[in-house]
Amino acid sequence: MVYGVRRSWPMAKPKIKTMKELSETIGISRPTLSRYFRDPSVVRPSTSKKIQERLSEVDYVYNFLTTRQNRKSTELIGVIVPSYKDLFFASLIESIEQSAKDLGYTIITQSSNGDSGVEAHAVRKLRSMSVDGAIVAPIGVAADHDAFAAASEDFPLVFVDSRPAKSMPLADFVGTDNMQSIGAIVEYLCRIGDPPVFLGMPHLNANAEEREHAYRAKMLELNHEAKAIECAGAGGSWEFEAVGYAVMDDCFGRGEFTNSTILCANDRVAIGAIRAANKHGLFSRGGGLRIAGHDDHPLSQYMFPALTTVAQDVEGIADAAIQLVAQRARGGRSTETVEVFLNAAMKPRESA
Amino acid sequence: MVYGVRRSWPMAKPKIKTMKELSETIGISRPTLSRYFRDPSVVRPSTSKKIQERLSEVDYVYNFLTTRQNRKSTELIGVIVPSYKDLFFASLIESIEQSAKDLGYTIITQSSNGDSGVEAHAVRKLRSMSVDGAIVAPIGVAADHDAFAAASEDFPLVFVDSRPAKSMPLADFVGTDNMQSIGAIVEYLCRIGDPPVFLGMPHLNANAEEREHAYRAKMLELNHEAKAIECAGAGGSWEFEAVGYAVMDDCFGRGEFTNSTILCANDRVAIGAIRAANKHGLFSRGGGLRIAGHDDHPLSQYMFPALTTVAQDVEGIADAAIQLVAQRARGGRSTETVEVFLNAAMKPRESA
DNA sequence: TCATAATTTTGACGCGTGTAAAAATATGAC
DNA sequence: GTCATATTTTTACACGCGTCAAAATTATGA
Repeated sequence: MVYGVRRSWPMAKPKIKTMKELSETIGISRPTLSRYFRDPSVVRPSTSKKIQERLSEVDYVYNFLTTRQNRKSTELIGVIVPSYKDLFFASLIESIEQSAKDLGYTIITQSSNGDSGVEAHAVRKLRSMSVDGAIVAPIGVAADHDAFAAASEDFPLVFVDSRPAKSMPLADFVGTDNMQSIGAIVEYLCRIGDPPVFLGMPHLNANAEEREHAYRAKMLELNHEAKAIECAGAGGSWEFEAVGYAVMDDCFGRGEFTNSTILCANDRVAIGAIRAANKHGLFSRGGGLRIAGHDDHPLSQYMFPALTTVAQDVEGIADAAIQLVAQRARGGRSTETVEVFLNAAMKPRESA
Repeated sequence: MVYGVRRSWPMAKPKIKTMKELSETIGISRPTLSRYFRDPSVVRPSTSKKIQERLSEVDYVYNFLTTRQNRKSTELIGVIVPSYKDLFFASLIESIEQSAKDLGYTIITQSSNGDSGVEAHAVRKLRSMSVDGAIVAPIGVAADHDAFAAASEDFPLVFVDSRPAKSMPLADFVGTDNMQSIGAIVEYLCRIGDPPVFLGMPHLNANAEEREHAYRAKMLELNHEAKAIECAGAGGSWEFEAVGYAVMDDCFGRGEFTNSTILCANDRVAIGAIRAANKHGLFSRGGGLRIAGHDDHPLSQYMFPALTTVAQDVEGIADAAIQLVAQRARGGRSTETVEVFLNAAMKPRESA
């Protein structure tokens, strides 16, 4: 430890703690000030100008907690993802935050850490914060239904990325159309080379099953035999790279699939698979091995070989989700739910 | 879009909105209930038991906003990072959230998006939320000093990862000892092979300069000539992989450094550099090229070759930072600042 | 059984802001 | 200069919970 001396920083502007105090130093009434903050256009231009001028001369920050307590709407939107340490979710959060800011919402993010107990706790916290709505990338299996059911009574719930379990309260959904995205890459792979085998992801959410199903459907359509690599042994880990690596290292070690085309359920699994392939020298040997992924993970283009994948429309998902919660939060709850499916775009690169 | 019918989910437990209502259905007074929530041990065991029982039969969530407004301490800690889409920061946030939860704090995360204006806005929002303290991974250059100065009057500020600009209000700091971490890897590299040249990161925060300085110091100590690869042309981008790739693709294209040992200022730059090397076939050719990084980025072990690096003690940093803010928030402000430096651990892998 | 300590209840006020209704004032057209 | 209208001020109450003092109740132990 190193010690230093704390310099005292003289405030340039006088600090004002409450709105009442501000209204006094500014020379207008507090309610007028309150109205100004909610919407500057509802006060007389001369008053607005006067407020702005004085405001720039002092250091006043509104009390977030109190304002939200009294408004009918808190303009708070909760976001729950299974993990921050997954660049897909990180990208999603960043896009959501951006879209939300444009609409004047503040985002409260929570990680469920891949655990249904933590997820339920996060949902509960959002309830306690009286959020106007929540966007949830669900764990999928073994979710705490009661927690979500209770929450859905309080505010609109929009699920993203993967669809909630059937037993969950029916809510809106925004995500990629797995049939389209997987269909596109299967078609691409078949067109360029051998039909692919499928390397799934741990069955932690609906995407695991949906993508495998989409793969099988497309293969059937193209008159090819579907084949999935067993990865059940990997259990329920969210460490997708490790799963992909372990499963394929095993296969390659036995000489299996070394010349195959492997379509992975997502890029993180593919990254692990590529690593395994490189360990076994399968790409440098010039064999027929091809590996493809799904999502367009930010680092997929830096893999070697650069990962061929399909890009989810992250911004589109984020934007649609925010629009949907905002609309639900404002315009009363409709009786029917909406499911928005966005298309993904092929990103042909080197790996397949 | 697909439409469905929203099922109504009957609540299993009756919903109770306010503490007053709860106290009535439970049969005790509201102040007692309030005391119970603050600390269950201050009420009589029989009362505590009674409350717990009834509580489990109803659906009551405390009002977060209101409780925080009235407590002297909000038990809220703000966290600001330059980006969510950087797994180092993502790991940091996850660790901070964990450590904070253990101490009963709620985390409010904000991304500054590598922009000083957004950063200042985030700081301001934390002020409006009356957080007990904030942990900030600063942008570094061009920060809004006034925003931080004002904030540091309101609550303790702890900087992490990289030290704030000299002109910033002096606050506590927790981070890796760059002299130690860079020293360790330089020594390792020299011991195993050629002395390294240094590939810096864009000069966006103090680490850029500090790590280069640490490199030069260690090289001097070991009697080797220091040499840094120019990467100024890359400008101020936070897309470190892209920077590393662009700079090294350029070099390798000119035949420079193709057999060198390259120490990168961080793993993300190294990932870009490795990609460039692979593009030019430098690793498969069996030459002397070695690349090393800094941070132990979660994906560094999946690179090909697996990236040799030094692991920052992310959990240690997170924990120390939380401890520090919590301590400052509780025990009044001391006049001296503290700087905590943690050691990093060598992660020798394949790339060097 | 009683004195004493511990706990709970009652009643009240405070936090900083939203918001509504009525009264007062300013604005702008004539 | 006058009047209709738009805006602001005043006054008041509300939000849900923290907190305090005094009174009432209950538990504890000799």
